[in-house]
Amino acid sequence: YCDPLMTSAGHKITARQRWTPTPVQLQILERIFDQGTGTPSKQKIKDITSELSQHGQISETNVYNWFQNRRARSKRKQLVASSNNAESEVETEVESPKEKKTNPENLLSHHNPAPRAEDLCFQNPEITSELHFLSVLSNPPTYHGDDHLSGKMGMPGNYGIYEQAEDYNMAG
Amino acid sequence: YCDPLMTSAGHKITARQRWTPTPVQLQILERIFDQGTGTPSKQKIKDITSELSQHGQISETNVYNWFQNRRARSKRKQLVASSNNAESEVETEVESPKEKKTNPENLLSHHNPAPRAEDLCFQNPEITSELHFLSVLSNPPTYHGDDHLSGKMGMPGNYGIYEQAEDYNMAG
DNA sequence: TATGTATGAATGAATG
DNA sequence: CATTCATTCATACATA
Repeated sequence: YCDPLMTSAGHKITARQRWTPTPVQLQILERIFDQGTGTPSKQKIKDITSELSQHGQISETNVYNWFQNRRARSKRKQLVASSNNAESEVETEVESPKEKKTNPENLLSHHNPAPRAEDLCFQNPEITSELHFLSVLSNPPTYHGDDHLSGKMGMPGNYGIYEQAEDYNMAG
Repeated sequence: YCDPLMTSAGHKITARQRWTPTPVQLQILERIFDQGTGTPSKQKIKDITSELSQHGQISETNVYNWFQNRRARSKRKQLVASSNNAESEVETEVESPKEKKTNPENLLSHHNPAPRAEDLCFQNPEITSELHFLSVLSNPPTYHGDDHLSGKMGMPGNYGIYEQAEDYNMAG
């Protein structure tokens, strides 16, 4: 593919058609998600969007969709290895989880693209500061439900390799 | 930086980066696909996975993804063909568009493929070198607080006014 | 080794 | 909220 930022030599580059969260935004979103508040209220969506806007283009819809998807896909632990290879040749060691986001600069804005995975592994000070505001957003809802769900992803940029696609649950 | 490969074990990185169906598995999958059963039910996925697991390593997720991709790409093929031809093109055999050019030598089941040096080198070094420039953090002055429900994000293409996921009005 | 292509996988958005 | 669609990214493999 071609680097979108690189082509911004002076003409309108073909911006991506869909929002792509920056690593920083992802950090914040994951943090909020991990707080178990489930789908944030509309007011929280606004707050989160406002905060995330400081790290790149984003809309409330993006935030809303993200939480919807995150929740739906966090149940990807239901089924995984129904069948195993008879040959134990391959080491069952954790698959080499290389940085999936090898192209963080694929942002559509001119703002700071993103810290590389290396930086994320060391908790950027910026990110740390962001975590403070999260506390404000995490007001205990009267209803807590069983949204639980802990972030399986852990550190961004360290997505498990063989992440299942969603759980593809179907009524059938 | 936290090298995933090293942290995993330091020497066991033989895991494949992605599933590659064996010719036998492909044959079965295509046969099922040709039956017209769009997205197989969850139970069907399990059944198929069970069957295919006899011909090599595979997971339900692999099967699910395969069908998703198969359908999506089959549809895309139709669109491309139609645009070049006439819109009256219904379909005839778009379900089996191409043939694999796999060598007969590879047709044999490779349940336990020997790890090659090339398999270990998946991270492109040039990408890493490109990441150095994004260390600079610049504050994004462009704030889009009003675009929330509009979800414009400055979309250039004819993506149209993609509507938000419902109104996401929640009793917050 | 470098490039092109096919395709598995990830995910934002849409639909029900 | 459950499921599917569409687009994109990354990689396996073929080719030069």
